[in-house]
Amino acid sequence: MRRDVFQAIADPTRREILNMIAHESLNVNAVAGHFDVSRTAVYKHVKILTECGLVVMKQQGRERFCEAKLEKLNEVSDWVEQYRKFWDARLDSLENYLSELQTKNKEDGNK
Amino acid sequence: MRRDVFQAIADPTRREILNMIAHESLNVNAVAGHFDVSRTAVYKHVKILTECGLVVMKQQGRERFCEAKLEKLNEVSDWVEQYRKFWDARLDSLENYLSELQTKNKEDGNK
DNA sequence: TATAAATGGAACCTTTTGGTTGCACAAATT
DNA sequence: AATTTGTGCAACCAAAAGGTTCCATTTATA
Repeated sequence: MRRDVFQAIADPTRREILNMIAHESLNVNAVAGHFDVSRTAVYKHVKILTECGLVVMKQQGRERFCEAKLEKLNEVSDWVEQYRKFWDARLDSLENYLSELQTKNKEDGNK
Repeated sequence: MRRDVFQAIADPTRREILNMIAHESLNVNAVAGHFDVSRTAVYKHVKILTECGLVVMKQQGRERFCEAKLEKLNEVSDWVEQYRKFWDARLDSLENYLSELQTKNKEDGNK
């Protein structure tokens, strides 16, 4: 059973769950209430999110609150950002700017 | 058949394929050569990547080159970045700085 | 104390996923 | 012309994913 962040966020329901609890923790029933599928189905999604560290459960009486650990998304962010240089226009112009600077410095050196 | 970028990058093999062709396009056999699984299995992964726009195929004689379209990762980046305010320490200190400024301005106003 | 509410999880089912082998076909080589 | 190379795809398979219903258990409440 592979449980990594990439696989966890692949499912749209799980992304929606994360969005719901991003601002405030909710108990399992509150989360399940927002979906058409059964509570058990939602519970399974929450479980997967906890297994990869994106969510932690906090017991409180008979309720269990789901708390988002969004810093785990760092893994995804890091992975994506390593490729930004291949497509981001802003980075392109930064590179152009830097290479222009280099050219200019060389010219200055030649003076 | 759901074919979105999130689902496409959920598989580690597909992420590795993207990494292989990020710098230079490779034909299907070249890509397949780097994996233990069959060429057909790799071809299927490439097909999924093309179906969500992360890769385009360019015919060249009898070969077909796989070219990465990494700007598609923008969707992932945008999704992740909307949550950064919940966990990024740098952003935290920026917020602290801004609220300090506010406090200071209020104090100045009271003088 | 009896009942309702909130949850975890077993058992089961269907669809999707990731893999295989084998074959067909076009392009390049001998 | 015959053969090798690169590829696409059908057919098939096992395992995983995503869903269901039903039941057990614990905690709150009438």
